[in-house]
Amino acid sequence: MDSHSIEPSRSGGARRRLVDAATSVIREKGYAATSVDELCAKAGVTKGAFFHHFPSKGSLAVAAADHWSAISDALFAAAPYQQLDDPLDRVFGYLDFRRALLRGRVEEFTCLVGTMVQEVYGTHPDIRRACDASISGHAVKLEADIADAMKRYRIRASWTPESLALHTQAVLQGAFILAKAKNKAGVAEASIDHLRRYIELLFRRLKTGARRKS
Amino acid sequence: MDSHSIEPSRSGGARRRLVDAATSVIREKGYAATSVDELCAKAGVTKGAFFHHFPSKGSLAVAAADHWSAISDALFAAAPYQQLDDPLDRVFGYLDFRRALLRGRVEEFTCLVGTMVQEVYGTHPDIRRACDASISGHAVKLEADIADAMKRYRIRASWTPESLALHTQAVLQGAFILAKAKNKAGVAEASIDHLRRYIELLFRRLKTGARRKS
DNA sequence: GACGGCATACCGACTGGTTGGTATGGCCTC
DNA sequence: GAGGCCATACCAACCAGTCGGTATGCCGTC
Repeated sequence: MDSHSIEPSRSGGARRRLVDAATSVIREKGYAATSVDELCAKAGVTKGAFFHHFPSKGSLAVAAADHWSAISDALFAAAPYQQLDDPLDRVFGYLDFRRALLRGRVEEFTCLVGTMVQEVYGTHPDIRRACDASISGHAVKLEADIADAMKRYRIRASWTPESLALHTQAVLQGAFILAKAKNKAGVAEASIDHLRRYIELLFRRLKTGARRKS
Repeated sequence: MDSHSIEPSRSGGARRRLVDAATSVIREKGYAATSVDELCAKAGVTKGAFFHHFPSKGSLAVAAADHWSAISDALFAAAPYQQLDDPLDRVFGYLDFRRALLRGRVEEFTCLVGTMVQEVYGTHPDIRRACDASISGHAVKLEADIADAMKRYRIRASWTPESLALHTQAVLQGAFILAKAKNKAGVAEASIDHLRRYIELLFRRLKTGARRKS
């Protein structure tokens, strides 16, 4: 039997579809403004199925944040820049990769966990933790490359690899906020450019000629 | 009688109290999770009074964003660093001032409009506009100092004063997100330190000795 | 200064609809 | 026949917003 067929509306995968629906709808409207009914409709699932898989709306948010971590990990682990030998090149590769992701509508490139944590940090501690884990876990991989690059280029500094890695996440999250406020991606690109320039300066890698057309 | 007050609010000042309540509650829980009833209770006002002063919940949010712009303008206009002669010193003064504001609980130093715009950018265009105006208007004053500093120190660059001013706002907003995720202000301070270092490098003002104890 | 006319400020019960969550039962597979 | 998976029906609480009404202050007229 075609039991492996990926039927969009029946059997299996209700949980997965709910997580996917949450990921997209929450990025558009935020957590509080997203209703369980709406998620069920978008996932093609009834309310009974929802509460069969998740004990509460908040637990779906936690699952969505965890799933977000997983797909992010996979996306960046598979990115071409990971093949570069020089750890500093991987750091720049990361930034260029993130810049290239700023395509399409705003809600398509913004961050689920950054959006959620703003609303729920004070009211839903479990969601806050999941969002923190997602952001911090993502930064840890970058931190490793930064630390290696500091060793390789013998950079002695008052700042730590961890703080710089977290700073990149702050710039990205802030860039998303500005993109939402202005409803266009341009400001986010400019902010990433500034961040790249900062790291070039830290590692004394600034080319005098214009690197980028911008 | 001091009837010459320019503000339209009269007598009891229910309107003012509602705006204040919105400013604090929305920063804690976000826009969607804040109910009209809760705002009325916090302001010590009935629902009738609410809808007497505001036609909708969203219009209060717009008023709160506008008020936020006004008190921000006043706060930074009165800050001591504004007295400095050197525009570059004023830029650094701004950053140090913002860093010093990171005191108390997270919901006390985070930004109302940055919090709101994340949730409503796609659903409430009028609120989005008010938030954009607040952020962009704030950045404009910083932009002027940056532009003056570039002239004074004859900095020729591929970046514009506007993009750097907006970048500082992105860093601040992102720092708030990380502070919320980690539930502590430390990360935000570290990010502002990185931003300060970036601008020092751009203006070739980096002191070799440790400037700050951190 | 008493008066009517009118605007502003506010009250709180009420409404229609939505919310997150529950209770129960049926269907399919093992 | 037991258990995973889901559908239907339903609920109490809560939501934003409405509406008829009151209390008070201003202002020009006489």
